[in-house]
Amino acid sequence: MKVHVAAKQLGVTPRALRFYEEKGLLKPRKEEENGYRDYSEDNINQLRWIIALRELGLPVTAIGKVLEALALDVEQTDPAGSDNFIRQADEVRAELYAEWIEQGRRLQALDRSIAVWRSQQSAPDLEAAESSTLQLKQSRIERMTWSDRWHYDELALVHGQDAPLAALASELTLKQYENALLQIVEWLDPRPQESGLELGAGTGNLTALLIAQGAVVTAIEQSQEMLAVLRARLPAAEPRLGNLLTLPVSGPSYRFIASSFAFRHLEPNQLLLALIEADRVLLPAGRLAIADRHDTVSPLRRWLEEHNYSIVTEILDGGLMLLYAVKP
Amino acid sequence: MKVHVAAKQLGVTPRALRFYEEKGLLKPRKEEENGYRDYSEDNINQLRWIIALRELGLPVTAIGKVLEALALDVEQTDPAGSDNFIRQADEVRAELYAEWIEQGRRLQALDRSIAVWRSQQSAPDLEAAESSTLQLKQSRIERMTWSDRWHYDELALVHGQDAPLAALASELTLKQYENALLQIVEWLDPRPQESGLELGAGTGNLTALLIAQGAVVTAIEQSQEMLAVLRARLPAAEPRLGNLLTLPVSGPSYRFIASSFAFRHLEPNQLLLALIEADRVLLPAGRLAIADRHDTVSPLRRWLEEHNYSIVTEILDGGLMLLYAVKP
DNA sequence: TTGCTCCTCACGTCACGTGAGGTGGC
DNA sequence: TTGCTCCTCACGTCACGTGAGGTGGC
Repeated sequence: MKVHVAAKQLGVTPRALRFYEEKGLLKPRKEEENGYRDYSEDNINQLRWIIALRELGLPVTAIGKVLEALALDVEQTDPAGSDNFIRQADEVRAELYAEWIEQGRRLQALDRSIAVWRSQQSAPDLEAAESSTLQLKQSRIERMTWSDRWHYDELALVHGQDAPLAALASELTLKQYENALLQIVEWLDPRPQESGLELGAGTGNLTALLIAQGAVVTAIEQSQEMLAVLRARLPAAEPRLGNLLTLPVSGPSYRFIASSFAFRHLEPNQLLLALIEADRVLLPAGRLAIADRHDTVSPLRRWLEEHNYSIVTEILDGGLMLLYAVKP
Repeated sequence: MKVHVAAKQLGVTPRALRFYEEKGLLKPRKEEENGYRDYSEDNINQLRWIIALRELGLPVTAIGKVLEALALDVEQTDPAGSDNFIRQADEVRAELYAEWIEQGRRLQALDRSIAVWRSQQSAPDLEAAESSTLQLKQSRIERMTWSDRWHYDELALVHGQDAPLAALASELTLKQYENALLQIVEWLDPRPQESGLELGAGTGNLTALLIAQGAVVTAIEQSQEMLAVLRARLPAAEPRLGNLLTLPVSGPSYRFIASSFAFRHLEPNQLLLALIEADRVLLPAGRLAIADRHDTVSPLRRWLEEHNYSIVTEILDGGLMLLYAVKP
């Protein structure tokens, strides 16, 4: 198929097809005599993928990686079903969400500034803008310093499903760990079909308990390897790669949020940002339950109080605290 | 002040300062002998504005317009307070929100696709992506054809506060019009401090009634001139320029949504998109009240039923219908 | 020869980052 | 002469759109 015909059929311009080729996403045969491109059926299929993924917002380089992964999955025909494609897609999604959330924060800052300017009789105030951008800048810095400092990818590869426990072994007994998870579930008491979010789901130990109650759980986890374990173990969960400071989730959409032993990994400054992120995606009247070290959970109370959450805390065995809060 | 000193103080690079100059946003004095830039205090102030607005996400050309408007406002020292600056800012906000919402829709489509791919044992399905992008494309087209076909800007300039009524005069009596607004307020029964959104607020006739009940109302209106009337008349309202297919609002955040005589301006295809947009920003258990011609309101019922809204309709005088619905 | 399809440069977009190459004053 | 600050090009980024100028087959 010649380039104009192919382009028309695919709903794009010939230039776009040449561009994808230039970027190495496909290599159509060229006629020897005149150098005309001739697109095979495989080429067309590849192009359909490229164009669909572009419309979903993926950058071209990301599309390259995703489609390479797809080719790998197809080749291997691994009976267990290799998940290279899903992993790559998940990774891109996390990045796209991060940008989108950033832009959302900027827009909210703009809203605040405009509200101030409107309420002023005098000439619009420069400081209104500068003070809201200052917050933006501060929190952007905290977010950019996020990294897998805890080597959870390695842990997951070595310990599989028990990785979280392995990481906590020096501090907690199995009994203390399990008790904390059960307490969270008891407090949240999810109803069937209720939509919930888990932050730092790890290999899905808490996720499994929540799903057992009939909840529909989206599980956020920043380690690909941990998430792979969870994905294989709990097909009913919706796993998403992401970190606690930029949740790959749009708008308030969850009735409850659960988290166990994830917040401890955050630095003091990040702790509050993670809480604000959780608040962003929690519906009004939504429930929040966090179990972790006493000294990491405790500082969260103040912000929640200031934002009119109803709060209950419980001291658990092993220096742990359970924080349960309901959004107004 | 020399360029490096200025840049350091402002927290940007010298290149950025030269770039803003190249774009015509400021003209610092240059030393005759060597051409070195010398930034005055006014220049620095201008740059602070530019940089703050950039961090709020405005493109440089938009910043140019906004700051020109600001200069105009300051010069005139109009005792009534000229609102060129606010208008421009509002316009940019509407554009930025439109893009952000678009991107949000793309991300949701990506989420859906990934969910499908994950649930498939076989190789990921191309059609999953293509079907969700198709929806995206369809609705993008409808949204791009939005325009002020109804010349409301002119109407507002001529009729001021009574513009909506003037537009409806051939169809409705004053009594019928007022009755419809009162019915909306009665059904919604907003409580003090409750946050609500009005779609197509016009000059604020309904807005005023809602605010009188103590509600905190964000008023969306696509005509700058109508909005200017509303802004002057109801300082307690939060006016935002925007159209019904891309509401300049982030996430679900309103307890109720009201609209009177705005949906009639939409084409059949757009009607549903506007309803979906309203749904996007309405909180669970939120209330929706729409009064308009029977034949424009009636088709909305089906979608609301499908999405488990509880619905009440009432036939009003003058061929009008009031639709009242509560989100699950 | 004309009209059509294809080809390969190559510039423009957006907001700068990053050199390259050069100048004036200490 | 060296080191410092400033200057003006000019290329690269991202995903193409839009010509410009040229070629092969009917």
